[in-house]
Amino acid sequence: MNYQELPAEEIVADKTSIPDIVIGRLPVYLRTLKLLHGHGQEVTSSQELGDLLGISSAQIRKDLSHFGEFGKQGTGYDIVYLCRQLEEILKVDCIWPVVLVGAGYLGHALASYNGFEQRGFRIIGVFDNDPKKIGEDLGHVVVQPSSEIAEVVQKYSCQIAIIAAPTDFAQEVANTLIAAGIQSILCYAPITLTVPKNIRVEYIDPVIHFQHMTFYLEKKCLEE
Amino acid sequence: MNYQELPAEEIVADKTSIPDIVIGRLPVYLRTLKLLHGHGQEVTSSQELGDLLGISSAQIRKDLSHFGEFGKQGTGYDIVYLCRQLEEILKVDCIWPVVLVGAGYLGHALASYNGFEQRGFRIIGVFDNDPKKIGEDLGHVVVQPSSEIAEVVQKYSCQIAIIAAPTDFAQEVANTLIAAGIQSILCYAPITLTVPKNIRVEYIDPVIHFQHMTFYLEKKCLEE
DNA sequence: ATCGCTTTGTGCTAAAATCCACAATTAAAT
DNA sequence: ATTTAATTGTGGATTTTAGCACAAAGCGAT
Repeated sequence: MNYQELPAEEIVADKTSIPDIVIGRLPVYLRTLKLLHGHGQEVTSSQELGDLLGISSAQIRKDLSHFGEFGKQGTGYDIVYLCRQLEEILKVDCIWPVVLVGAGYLGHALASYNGFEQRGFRIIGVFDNDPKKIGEDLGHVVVQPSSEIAEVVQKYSCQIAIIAAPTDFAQEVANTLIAAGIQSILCYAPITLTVPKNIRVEYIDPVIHFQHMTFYLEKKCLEE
Repeated sequence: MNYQELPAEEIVADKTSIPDIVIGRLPVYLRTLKLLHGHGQEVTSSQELGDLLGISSAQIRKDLSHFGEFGKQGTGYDIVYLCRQLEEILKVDCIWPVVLVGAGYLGHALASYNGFEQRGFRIIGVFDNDPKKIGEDLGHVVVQPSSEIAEVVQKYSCQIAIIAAPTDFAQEVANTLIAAGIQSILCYAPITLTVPKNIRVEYIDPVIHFQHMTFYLEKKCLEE
């Protein structure tokens, strides 16, 4: 096949010209392509992908067209090739170091999850302030006191952090992380953080999803 | 103050006429209002709320205007009153039963989280297929075999489920849940589920967020 | 009372996102 | 060779979302 082999810098003309919402869908495409590849499939189409994801084929084609021409008319997309291209675009053709703050139940779950590595991430440090938790062994890493955050972040040039600390400490933890040089934060605490505008924060809060769902459900509650 | 006291049915003319993206922001407003209330604040403005959330005040006002007039010119919004209204709109002025499938690290973290109840949800059943996990005590609930799902769902008229099972079983679990009568699923497995179109599924996958972040970061990886 | 400041709710405008539909191209079948 | 069916990439229309800007209204100070 006559796929182009351009370096990522030439594929993307201008990062800021591509809608953020498009970038947000690329990881979903990548995840699904890898799943199909795991099933032994070699080629797919925007139609098939769209059906699997519940979105229109046109949207997938338009999204990809921001970065280049990856498909072939009449045939579709070579899955391995498209995966490689998406990994290059998203810069996940390597392993990014991530630090995790908070060694409660959630921190344990995240630290023991072994699905990060194959998708481009590795938790290289876990921090907590509770003396009882410090020194605890979480498989690949040992819980360290929060005072060590800056040192570890700088040693690994780490840019990504997870906050899995209690809500009351989340803002304080964010401040520490940002002071240490962290650029992007995934926050599990149910609070909107106040950060400088060059810092990216994303949130995971299951209750936000539940409360979105209940709007559309017939009310059948346990009690008042 | 002259706040109207209409029942929810009269506030919302037609559920389907309100953009879903608006509904998705209401839980964030509610979460932030409760935080302000916890700090002892009694009144806020769309300006203050927007600054805290990083969105425009006009958007907040427009969002709320779909449901009624909750503020007062010159003053802003009474926090307690607006919270009550949002809770009523989202139907979280009560406790919704939720079932959880998967008693691994993540399942444990979710089952032990004690922040659900005050926001309208309670995990009333945890299920797993691993015989070693069945019978395990997770604080408020005991792990049951997945064969019990339908019975528990029906007993509690439960409409919401969390999937925290391994990726390979997620679709099968979803099928079981839907057959049992579940209407909305929060899926932690990194896979897009195939479900009937009347079933709502939302996803939580931290790697999707990481891969979104890395697009904007300077590439500094650990290894190839 | 009146003034000055604040804030809401909303009509209208602007921007962004989605989708339609089709020429161009490929591959397989006849 | 020719036909048939499939699929891409994209111009442009449509729909959706966000934002501006202002009249109306509330509050406190004088």
